[in-house]
Amino acid sequence: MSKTSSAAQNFWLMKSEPDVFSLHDLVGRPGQRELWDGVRNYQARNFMMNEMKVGDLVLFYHSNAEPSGVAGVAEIIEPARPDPSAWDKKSEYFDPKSTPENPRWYCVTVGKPRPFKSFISLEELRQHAELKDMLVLRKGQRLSIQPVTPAEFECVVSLGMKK
DNA sequence: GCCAACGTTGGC
DNA sequence: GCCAACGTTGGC
Repeated sequence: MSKTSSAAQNFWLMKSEPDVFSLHDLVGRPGQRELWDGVRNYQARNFMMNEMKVGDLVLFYHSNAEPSGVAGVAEIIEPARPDPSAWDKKSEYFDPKSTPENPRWYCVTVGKPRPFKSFISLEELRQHAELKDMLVLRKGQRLSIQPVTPAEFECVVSLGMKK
């Protein structure tokens, strides 16, 4: 398959608690890559399974943080595969309803971390009219993987690349 | 630590 | 298939 046959690139926002796994942690991982395991929400899983493609770009969002906000960009470097943590009894993500024969949960691999020059806090995101429809700014929006429009993505990246 | 908003579970 | 109870998320 040639690359040009694939559908257009998509843009995403993925949440992580920096106390658990930060963008800086991704920078420090061997190969600067990590399996995005532990997602236990069907909507987020479906985005990974059905819509994420290798080469899609991600706003790496720090949630439950001081402050919360976008730390930088990363990239989907491997497509979704069954989440092995679901059948690991020692994992906090263990789910007895998921088995290797019949996996319930999937995870992509994220890599190529590119931290912003300046961290873009939630408060700053709210100050830009072009970003007012971003799901992450919506009250009660808890989805850990969210689609982002190309315009929103570009806007946040240009903010982050400024000093 | 509080708590509003949301997703999931399970009894019926 | 409804919906109350429960657990979780995540900003504050």
